[in-house]
Amino acid sequence: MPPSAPPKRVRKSPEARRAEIVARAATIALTEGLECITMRRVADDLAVRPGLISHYFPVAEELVAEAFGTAAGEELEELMPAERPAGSALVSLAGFFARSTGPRYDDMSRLWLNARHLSRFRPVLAERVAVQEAAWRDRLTRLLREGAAEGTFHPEDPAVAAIQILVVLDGLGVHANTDRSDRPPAVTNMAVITAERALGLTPGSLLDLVDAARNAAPTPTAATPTPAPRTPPPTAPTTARTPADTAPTA
Amino acid sequence: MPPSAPPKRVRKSPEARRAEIVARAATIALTEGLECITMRRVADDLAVRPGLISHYFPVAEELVAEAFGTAAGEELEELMPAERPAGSALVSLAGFFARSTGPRYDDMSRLWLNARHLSRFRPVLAERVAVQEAAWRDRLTRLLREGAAEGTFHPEDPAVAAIQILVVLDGLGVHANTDRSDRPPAVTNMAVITAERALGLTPGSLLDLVDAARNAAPTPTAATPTPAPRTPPPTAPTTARTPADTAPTA
DNA sequence: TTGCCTATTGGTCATGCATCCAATAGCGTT
DNA sequence: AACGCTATTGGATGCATGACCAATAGGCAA
Repeated sequence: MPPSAPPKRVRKSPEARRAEIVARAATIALTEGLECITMRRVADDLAVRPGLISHYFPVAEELVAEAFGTAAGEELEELMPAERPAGSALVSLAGFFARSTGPRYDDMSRLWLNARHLSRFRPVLAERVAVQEAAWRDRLTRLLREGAAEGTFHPEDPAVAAIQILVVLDGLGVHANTDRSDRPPAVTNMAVITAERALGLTPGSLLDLVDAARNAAPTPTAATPTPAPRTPPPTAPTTARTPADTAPTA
Repeated sequence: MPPSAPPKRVRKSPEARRAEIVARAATIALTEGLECITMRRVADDLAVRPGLISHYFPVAEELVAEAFGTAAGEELEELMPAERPAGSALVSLAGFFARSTGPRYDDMSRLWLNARHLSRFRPVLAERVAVQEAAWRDRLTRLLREGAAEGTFHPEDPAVAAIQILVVLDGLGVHANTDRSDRPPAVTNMAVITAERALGLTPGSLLDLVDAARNAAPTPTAATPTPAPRTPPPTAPTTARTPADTAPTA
């Protein structure tokens, strides 16, 4: 009997394999951070050799950007579905705020924080971040605009209102890695209150709906049972190496 | 003549050297990012051997935390001086907002973004971030409280108002690494407007003062002439190694 | 069934980093 | 002026990462 079982290789279609890789990377991004997306790490998770990953993503940064885009995109879909019942603007918005709370959303906050910082060093990621930012902004803007058409919202400018709401959400989200237990309600509910003001809703009306939605659905996808801590990484800089400066090779 | 000049060593007092190291690290943190604070990098900048740095900071993470604390502390002092003329609450607040804009403040936003993200992996840094966060919050709270005593501000709760203002500033700050050129005034001035609301000021009054302050002092410490780009670092994770697991050595 | 295309493997290489350590040389003290 | 303390040097180690490549084997097509 051979020392170690002769590793039998599974051969998948490029599309399937690529999708598998991106999906795995997206999960890592969401639960452990973009810095943890490494050729070796993804390969290990998929029980595959590192070389395979770099075969699909010759440049690591590309995979990171792809992972972020996928994760952020899927989260957007879950938080603010593109498809929604007609005349449901108010309820949809309340649902969005309800879902934008709790540990479930913390992962998302952490991811955005992560991506926005890393964008400083990774152009490709920065581009993806810009795209997702626009996507979130546009979808919220659309919701507000449709709500205005329905007669429930009365924003001066839907686009501006959307940005204001997102800015507040971002401001609250930056503390995802910090203690927020002693936050007063006037702070916790800032996003909702901002929305009420920007949309000309009677104070407290939206907040009531949000609270109701929160109690109705304790947590959509079940509370994250502690993602997968694994030993975290400090993150050491690596001057963006181009494939060339690793030695031209003979 | 010897190949390379026999490096003459300068011997400084531990306090002086340590201060020198921290100062340098703080500058790097502010201009290039916390990930760029590396034993080698700091040593190079100070024309000293890496070993010296690790002599003063056996664990790298400690230096990073120290650098952040110093940088953030000094910035706070510049943006919201502890000492200020009596009865100047309104003007002081306006000055704070005026200084909290433009490229000068972008470095600070980037640093906070950086620190908050890195806190996810570095406990020591996280602790420092919490301390600085409290410092900023407390100083702003004090300013608001004193302004209330002076009769110029009318906050329901100074502490809450302070947090709300900071949350908005944070929300605006997360885009420090992104394009913000197409931001409407209603967004750019969100922090000021939030302050006016939270402090019961007549709409636009504070904003006028801020604009005046902006024009008066184009930029405190002169516009940063493009920090020191140096080749940026992607940032590769390193499972936090304890000094022990590097091999006990015989 | 045979054969070819290519997905996948199994390493190699160079680089960057933190940590550790023995030897050296400033500089204040005696 | 000689001494001793310790700040500083000069390497050595070990680890992790991304990039690169020739050889192998999986499975669809002929």
